[in-house]
Amino acid sequence: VMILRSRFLDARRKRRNFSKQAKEILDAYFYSHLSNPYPSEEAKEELARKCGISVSQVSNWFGNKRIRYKKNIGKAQEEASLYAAKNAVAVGG
Amino acid sequence: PVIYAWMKKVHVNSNDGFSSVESKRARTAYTRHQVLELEKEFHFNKYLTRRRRIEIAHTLSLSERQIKIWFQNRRMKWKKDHKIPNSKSKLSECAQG
DNA sequence: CTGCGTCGTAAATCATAGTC
DNA sequence: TGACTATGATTTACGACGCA
Repeated sequence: VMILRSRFLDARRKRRNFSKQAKEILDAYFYSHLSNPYPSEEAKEELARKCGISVSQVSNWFGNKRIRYKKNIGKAQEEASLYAAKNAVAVGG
Repeated sequence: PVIYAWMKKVHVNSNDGFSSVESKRARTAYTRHQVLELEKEFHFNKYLTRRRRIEIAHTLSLSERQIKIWFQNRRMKWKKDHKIPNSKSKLSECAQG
């Protein structure tokens, strides 16, 4: 109890999910670069601008996405990639 | 259903040494006390001398390597926390499209 | 060659948001 | 409302590469 620690200091308490549009942009990039989903610093800056989030948040998103994708190979991820890749072409193309 | 190289596991907790993965690296969560002491030291100075590092390692029952890496990570965090989020590109918002 | 520095990341975990 | 899941952020731990 006493050790309510500095938890209330953590910024993550105020976390908000990204907008649906931002997620679409990030997913589009991820699935269209599935062979190597590691955006350069420049690409991250552009994604950050388009999504209205910070470069750090873009890095966090890709880090989480890669790890969670790996943990889901053989499940819905592959299906999602096919679906999202088509959207990627339609949206970003 | 293609599996690219980046999708392969790099590290794993298992002791099983049959696969080509490294099979080491468990992320130990430092205790509240350890982190508190490390933070205090960091506040005092951002870089450690060899001597100080040894002292802290003994005091907190962590290896010198762990102390060294903790400070490296802490400095990176400090940088991140102290940079201005939107230093550039402010007026260019309307130039999108 | 040693050894610590930064940078980018993996993987686990935290803390909360969203869903049923 | 209370699990349970999704998701963004943070925390350990390295490898790669730079510099003295």
